[in-house]
Amino acid sequence: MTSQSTPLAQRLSTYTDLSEGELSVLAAFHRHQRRFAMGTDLVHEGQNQPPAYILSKGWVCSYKVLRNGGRQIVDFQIPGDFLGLRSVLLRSANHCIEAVTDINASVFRAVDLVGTFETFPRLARAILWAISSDDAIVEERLVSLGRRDAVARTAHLLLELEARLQSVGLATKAGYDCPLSQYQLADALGLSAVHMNRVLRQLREEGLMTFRSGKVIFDDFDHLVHVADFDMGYLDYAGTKHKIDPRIATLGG
Amino acid sequence: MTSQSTPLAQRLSTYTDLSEGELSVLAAFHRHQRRFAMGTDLVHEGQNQPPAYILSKGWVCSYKVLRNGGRQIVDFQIPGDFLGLRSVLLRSANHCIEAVTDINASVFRAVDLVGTFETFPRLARAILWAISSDDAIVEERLVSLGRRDAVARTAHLLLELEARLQSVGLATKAGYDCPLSQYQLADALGLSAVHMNRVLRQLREEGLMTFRSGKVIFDDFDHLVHVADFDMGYLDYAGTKHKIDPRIATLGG
DNA sequence: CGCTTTGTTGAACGGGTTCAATTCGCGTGG
DNA sequence: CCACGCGAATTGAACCCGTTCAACAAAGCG
Repeated sequence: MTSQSTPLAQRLSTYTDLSEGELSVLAAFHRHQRRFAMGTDLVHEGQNQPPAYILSKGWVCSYKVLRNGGRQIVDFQIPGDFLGLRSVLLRSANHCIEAVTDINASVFRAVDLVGTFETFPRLARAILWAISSDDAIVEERLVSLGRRDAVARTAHLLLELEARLQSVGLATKAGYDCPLSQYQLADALGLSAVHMNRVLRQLREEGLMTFRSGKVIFDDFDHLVHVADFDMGYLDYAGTKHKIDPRIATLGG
Repeated sequence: MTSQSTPLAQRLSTYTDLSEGELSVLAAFHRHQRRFAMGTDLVHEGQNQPPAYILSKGWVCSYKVLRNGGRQIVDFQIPGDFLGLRSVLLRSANHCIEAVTDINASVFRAVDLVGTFETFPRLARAILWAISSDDAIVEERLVSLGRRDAVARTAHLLLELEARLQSVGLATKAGYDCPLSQYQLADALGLSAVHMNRVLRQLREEGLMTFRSGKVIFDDFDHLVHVADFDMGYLDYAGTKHKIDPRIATLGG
């Protein structure tokens, strides 16, 4: 297993090509692997000084619980995503993080991450880009909840996940494996589970996409993009990479 | 006018006490003041390499426009807030920024900001804290749009603004000056302007709060907090400040 | 196997939208 | 000083998207 193969390295490479040195620094952050079973809470709300992780396998969700009993999933995390990084700067965690599937995650100390920023400024830029991209995702979700109807909202989320998964090699325009239940999807989209079911049925019956038995299949990708009003610009996954230092050789295939 | 008096310095001081040196560094970022008239676009969506600002006077909003014509305001910014900082790391702006009132804002180069981080790690921490806090705000707004009804959502936003304004000396538990129109409020809360009006009337008639002629007045603060399910923990404005030992001052700690 | 979680469907209800009309506030020009 | 114009605020009524309640089927799992 080369350092190139970690999902985080793969994701960052959509932003800029990384050198051998940078890749090995990145690999070093994967030293302390931990496994968590499906349903485990990695971080609970209000927890002090929670640790940060890099997710390398499986899916995770961040959510908040309301007094009235409802819950809102803020975002799903997939391999290559950071977990709980924001909580490091605030004095306590402001949301829960739960494993959606069995997962592998690497604990790391934020101090160490910041420490490498001085020596590896290109890597720093790439990581800050990834973090900014995560923020853009939350922002776009907010737009969905505020101004898109249930069908567009659903299509938008599942298309976004396609783009994100594709950047770590886990999806194609045909579809991807999706471990989410309709309840979790509903909690992310601000819908009731009942209506979630009806929306998914509608998308299926209209020949747009199929969400069933752990798989998302796009039956008419382009039409779905139109229905969702999906413009992946906010993810900043443009084909053109940042060329920063031509002296550094890129890793060949 | 001492450096202490800039809204940003005031805001950061709720996190940690800053030294004279740190305060003057902060003041240096306010050198290039610009004025923008109400309604001006500081940044438009898709703009390349947009500048970053520190808002020192007036209100601003960040929003996205949808294909169907609707718009969603992601957040309002008040004195002491950063504008367009995220867009610096992504390759282009992913939302518009518009002046809600006439404003004063200071342009600065993100490079210079990062440059000071090495020499003033405590200041760096404070600024990263402020940025994280902004993210937490967007996240909590998302929760509102997903799982709170119109009344709670409205109360929650107006209470949040009270807390934020209070940290820069522009509000008390009695109320504050609020230049927002009902249309802008509606666009931030994912509601129609018509319903926004009815919700505000209800809040007024129930003796909870009054939104009228540019002022927000809290008629029953505690009850309103309960109705909104408002817990300001996510803002991390706890009364206790961080005392950071200067000897071990590092970013990640 | 039985039990629990997830998915599915029907019917009634309700919060919020939409359409439409009227009023208010206020700056501007006659 | 008043008339006008225009955006913001306000109110009514009909409609609809999504919720809620309720029941049952299907699928995993010990």
